[in-house]
Amino acid sequence: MKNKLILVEDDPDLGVVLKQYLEFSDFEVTWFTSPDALLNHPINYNEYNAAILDVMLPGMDGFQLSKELRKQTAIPFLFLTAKGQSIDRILGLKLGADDYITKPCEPEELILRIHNILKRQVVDTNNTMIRIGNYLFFPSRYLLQLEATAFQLTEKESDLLQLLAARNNDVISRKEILEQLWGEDDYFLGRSLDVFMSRLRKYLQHDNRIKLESVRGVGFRVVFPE
Amino acid sequence: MKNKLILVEDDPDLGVVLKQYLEFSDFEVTWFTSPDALLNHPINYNEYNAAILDVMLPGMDGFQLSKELRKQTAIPFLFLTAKGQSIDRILGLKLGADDYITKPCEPEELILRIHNILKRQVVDTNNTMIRIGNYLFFPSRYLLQLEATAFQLTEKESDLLQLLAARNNDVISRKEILEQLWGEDDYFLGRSLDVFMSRLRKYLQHDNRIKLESVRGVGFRVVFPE
DNA sequence: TGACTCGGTTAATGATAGGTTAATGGCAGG
DNA sequence: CCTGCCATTAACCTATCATTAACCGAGTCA
Repeated sequence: MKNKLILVEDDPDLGVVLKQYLEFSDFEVTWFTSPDALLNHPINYNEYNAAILDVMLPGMDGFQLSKELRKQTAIPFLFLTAKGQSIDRILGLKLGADDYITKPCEPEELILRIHNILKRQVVDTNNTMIRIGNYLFFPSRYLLQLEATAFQLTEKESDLLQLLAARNNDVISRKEILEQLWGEDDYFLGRSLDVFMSRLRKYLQHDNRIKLESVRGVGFRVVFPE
Repeated sequence: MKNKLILVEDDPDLGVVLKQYLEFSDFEVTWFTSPDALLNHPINYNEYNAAILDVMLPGMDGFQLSKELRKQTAIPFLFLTAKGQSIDRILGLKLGADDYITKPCEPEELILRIHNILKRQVVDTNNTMIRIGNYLFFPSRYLLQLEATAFQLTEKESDLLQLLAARNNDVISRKEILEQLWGEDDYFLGRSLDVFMSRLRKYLQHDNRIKLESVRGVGFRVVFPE
């Protein structure tokens, strides 16, 4: 399947060239000419693999735009900066898999960078972000965020939540959870798991669409809204 | 004091010529004939002012080498490329003060370039000042200032503070800090990092908005006011 | 309805990651 | 061969976390 890219570039000439070149290199490109065009367009970001953002854009610069997008997706960004533009702000960004490139740039270089960040994304489980209702969950940081407030989870809490999130809309057995998080002893393990479920429920109580129901004798039913 | 340079060049003839010419031009030169020779040699990179790296080298090319070195030092690099070699990769590098030159090159040209990157570096570092609450921080001078009083930081203290400052309002993992400041060996490093965090907290205790909280099992949460 | 089991919750406990201070040892400069 | 500086280590202390204990309510079957 082709990799899909978002391109935000206001210069029509450069936009055309980039789009054509990227498509020639077997990417599927959706091109927006302004931040607003992108933000006002209903789009499922998670279909895309990366976004290329020009730093100089009308209305809102590429960094602000990236912050907006970060609220909705964990895809990596590649910034286009003019030569001589300060890269301080980029270096200061919380760059996960992100990168930047100065323009004018060699097309080969651009393609190389894109392949790099795509590759990193697959390998790097760090910096991934999971949406759980109104919450954002960063497993590698043990961080669960609800708008302005952040909950610092412990390691086990985080591991458990990650496991549950992967089994959304499904019933997961106690046995499976115990195997995944506590090793495969089928040895009975106190009330530990229940204590952790209790804590997760407490964290997640602010979005009532989220449910961690128990299924007697089996395990738990996980219901997270999309 | 003489400026000190690292030279990595595998061609013995060219190496001799460059070294002599640079020394004639009042630089102090340490010459290595391969990337491994440099990497295996215990060396304090920060004593040096710049490194000249041939792009074509045995084992590892100059770009890979520069990435390795970047983990340990902020000195600028000057790349030697043969005429016709692609310069795309250089232009895309995240290198602020860096430059490249094609060989065969005029010695004057080389000296000129080196003086240029040294000058740039001085200007850059002189101008860099980071506000951290009521403090002013001059990374290049290892100087942390609070109104009338000044703290002379050590190099490692300064590097750590700089790294933390770049990650304001974020959680940074122990692993990442260790990789950035101690090289990416995953070898276990006593309580060193904690000792440095402790010292930074002590320096910064006079502005209670500044927080360096630990996040158990992960690393630290950095909260500096704007 | 009563006895039993399963799961929820809170508080207590022991283990361990992290904080802090002082000691150590390497190294540069004299 | 000193001396001073600095990163690292040692040793001790504190705070946090996973686990356990204890108690409760709710479901199940006779």
